[in-house]
Amino acid sequence: MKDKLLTIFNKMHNHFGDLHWWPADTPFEVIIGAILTQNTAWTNVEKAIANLKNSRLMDYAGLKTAKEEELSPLIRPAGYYNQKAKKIKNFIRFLEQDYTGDLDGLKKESLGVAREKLLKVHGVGPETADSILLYALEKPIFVVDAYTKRIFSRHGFLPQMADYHFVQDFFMEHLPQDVKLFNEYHAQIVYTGKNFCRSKQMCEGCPLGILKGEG
DNA sequence: GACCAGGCACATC
DNA sequence: GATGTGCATGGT
Repeated sequence: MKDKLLTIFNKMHNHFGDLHWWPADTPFEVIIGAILTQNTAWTNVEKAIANLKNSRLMDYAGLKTAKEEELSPLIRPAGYYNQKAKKIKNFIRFLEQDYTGDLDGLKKESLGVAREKLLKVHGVGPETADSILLYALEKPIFVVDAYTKRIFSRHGFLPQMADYHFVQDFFMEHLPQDVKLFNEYHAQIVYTGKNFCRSKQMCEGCPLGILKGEG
């Protein structure tokens, strides 16, 4: 299975090349982006991020000072803006209380401790936590998203209804625990998903081959 | 004008 | 423990 998963990775990688994820200037921006992209198209998130940057709020000090009501209109393009403004402030408060606002403090924790703490933040679930762990804190954990489940269940590697933890274990049991590999693997999955898996008609040209029948 | 997007929390059974 | 629902914008 390890060889199969690496073969699939190589097919995607040969098609898209290195993707240099996560698209952000700083680890802090990765975290804000991870919250903003919850169930939302990245093109909309980009607008929200640009607004935050233009208002000079894309850092700990800025977001600590900003009020929720100030944040909401700025992140409006990313949808769920009231919820996400709360979530961002929740994360900032957590960082303040547990690490005096220093992201390096969180980064120094073990993978297990950091993950537990992130999951306790209201508004941070498994995917957001793991995205932060992998892309902002450089911890070796495999990020599962809707594309991961869709692609690998359609190709027969996973049951269609597999839950988050099951899918994550599947990849982590069969792949070397390597930050760079996990980083690039998830990025390749998202690109493949975006470009070839939005509908069944889009399979044409997919590096993983064309699927027939229901998916 | 539906339908969907790089989820999550909460209510209800 | 499983299933349903609210949150909301912008692109296809």
